[in-house]
Amino acid sequence: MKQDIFQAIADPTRRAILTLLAIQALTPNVMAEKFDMTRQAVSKHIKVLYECELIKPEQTGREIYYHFNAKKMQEFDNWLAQFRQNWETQFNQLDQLLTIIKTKE
Amino acid sequence: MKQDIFQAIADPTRRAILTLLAIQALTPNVMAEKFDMTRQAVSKHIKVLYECELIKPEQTGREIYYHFNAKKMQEFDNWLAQFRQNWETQFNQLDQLLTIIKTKE
DNA sequence: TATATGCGCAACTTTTGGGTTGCGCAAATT
DNA sequence: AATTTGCGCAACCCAAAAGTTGCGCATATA
Repeated sequence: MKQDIFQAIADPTRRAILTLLAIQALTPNVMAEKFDMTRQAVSKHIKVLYECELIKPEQTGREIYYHFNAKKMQEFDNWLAQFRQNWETQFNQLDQLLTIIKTKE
Repeated sequence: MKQDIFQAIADPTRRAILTLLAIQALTPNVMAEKFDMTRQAVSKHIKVLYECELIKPEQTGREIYYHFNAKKMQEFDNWLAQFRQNWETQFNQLDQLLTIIKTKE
């Protein structure tokens, strides 16, 4: 089943995993230690993150180190782009308001 | 129940609502027409979006126009900031790789 | 070779969440 | 005043998802 990144980052545990992996690659067992959770539960989160390509595995022996995939995270950034116009507009309006107030002084 | 913005945008319908409202304020009935959905279903989505302050109501008579709150949307941008470092690093590494390849020519 | 360890997968339970219908209330219309 | 319209809230149904336990398999270690 193909996952989508919006649903992937909706879960707080998965966001925490991403934050950890952004610093360094970790194995499922280590992640499970960090959160108070069974390895299998973490494994499910990993599956979601992997299927939408937010992380990628690197097998070394019987251990699997999962790496953060920054490139994929940019998709989220792209989605946000459609709203940047809006908040910049709001700021411009605020600037205008401040200018008006200043002019009145 | 206080909602969180990550869960709010996890739903595709809510993302579509936000995209619409970013262009212009709309009433629940109008939104329900846009999607093939009852007004009550839309109303539930509105509740989620309202509770995490991604939209704000403007009552005029018996109609309620919901506005997009760009300011709140910036919280995503702030969250993303922790990963920007990562993808810039990846780009730098790509640059280095390209430089190495170029040098070999 | 026997045993430990690290992992993913499957089955199951419980919680969450998106959809519906059916209200009641307030504002507009007649 | 009676009716229509726009809305939110509550109860309910069903699907999805997050957690658990219990496997089986592959890789280390004794």
